[in-house]
Amino acid sequence: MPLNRAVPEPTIARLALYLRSLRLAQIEGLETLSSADIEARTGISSGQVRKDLSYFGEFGKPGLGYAVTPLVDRIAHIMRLDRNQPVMIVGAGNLGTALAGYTGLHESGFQLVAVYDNNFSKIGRRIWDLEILDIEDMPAINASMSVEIGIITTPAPSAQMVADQMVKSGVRAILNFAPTRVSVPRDVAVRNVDLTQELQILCYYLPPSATTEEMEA
Amino acid sequence: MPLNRAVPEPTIARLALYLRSLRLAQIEGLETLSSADIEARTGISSGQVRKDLSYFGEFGKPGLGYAVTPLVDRIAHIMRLDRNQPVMIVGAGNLGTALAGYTGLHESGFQLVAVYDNNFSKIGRRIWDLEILDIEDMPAINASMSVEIGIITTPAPSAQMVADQMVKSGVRAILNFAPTRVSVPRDVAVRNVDLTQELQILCYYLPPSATTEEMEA
DNA sequence: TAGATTGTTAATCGATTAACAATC
DNA sequence: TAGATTGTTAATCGATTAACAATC
Repeated sequence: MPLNRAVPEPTIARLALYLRSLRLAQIEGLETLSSADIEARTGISSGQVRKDLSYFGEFGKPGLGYAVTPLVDRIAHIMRLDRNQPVMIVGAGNLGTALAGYTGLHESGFQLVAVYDNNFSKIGRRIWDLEILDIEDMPAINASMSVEIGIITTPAPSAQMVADQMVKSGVRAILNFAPTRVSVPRDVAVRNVDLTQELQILCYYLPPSATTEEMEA
Repeated sequence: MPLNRAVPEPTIARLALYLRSLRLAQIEGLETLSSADIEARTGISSGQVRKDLSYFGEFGKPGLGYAVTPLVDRIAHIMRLDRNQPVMIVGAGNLGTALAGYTGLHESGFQLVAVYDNNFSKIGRRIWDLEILDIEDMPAINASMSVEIGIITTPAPSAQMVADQMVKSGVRAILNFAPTRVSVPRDVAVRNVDLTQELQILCYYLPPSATTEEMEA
């Protein structure tokens, strides 16, 4: 009877890492892995591994470790990755088109089933094998498609409008690539991926150059 | 004499957010903003704003708030965003090509100056206005270019090799889009952006569907 | 059984929040 | 001056790490 309440978010992020790593181990034919083995493969400490897994039950055997295949299945089930998840992309620009063609999506259990845009010169054209749909039609189309995961790849000024349209259409989880925060109801999950923010953070950690030293002096 | 030691990483990430938000305020013609105003614009609490800024000095005036333009300049300087930062992309596939065409890069103070690949059918071709270079030539080419920031947009199996080549060529900060961790010397900064991990995390937070309830029962 | 490794508790660490004296 | 808001200290919160009894 696992008490799912209050699982730390970093634990969920690491669960995804364990899953990827364990699937590689599965391919290598390994049947059992100790938390120390998982540490060696992921860089996450064995104690952390055990703590993370313990939020969801007792999956290991003292003295032996974890049976790989059952553990993969358990994590996949916990994360709802044991079924094919349909996904929509809104914004058929460079990034949206690139993501639509990304094979990793399918390999990770996601299936892109719709691409939307608001630009009439794009609507009706095809991206890979999908027709670009009119964002205005999303509520009607999604009534039958029931896609719950949406990816925003529009410019920042459109992002809020797109998020609103998604929520209206039944989307419950949003991955936002637009460099702006979007407001959604509390029961809709949002994660932001902000490329320029990441680059800016990296800049800060760049070692001081000779030029910089000069400037500070 | 700011004690830069031990500035929390989340503070640096928020600094980038403040910067973006303050620049918008600048465009709106606002001259002064209190930490409460910044909270209203970013969603980050006023106390957190003041604490974050206090790591780097005293920029505000009690009773008044912060003068926008000087604050923008200070944050930009702290984050080394007061100069144009050259960037390289390695991996001229869908994602690399999309990023190369992303106008936000330039708008945020970055300039893409080189694109590398290891595929002979791509090397020599052009992406936007840049010729795709042979990854083998990176150390020689970068000796004169001195690019310190690299973006990896290759498939996972190539990522480590690319990171090694980058380090060898003088890159000091890496943004890794490949779904795998890369090992680099301690003095090289790495940030990972993992699209499928983000989607998987979102899956976990999806509200339980009728179907799921059934399955659990 | 003896050795290995789990699951969990308690200690530590670090970041966020609350609160307020200093001060513009 | 009175009102507003800073910079900072102390309290709180939450996550990670260390350690070990339970157990395969």
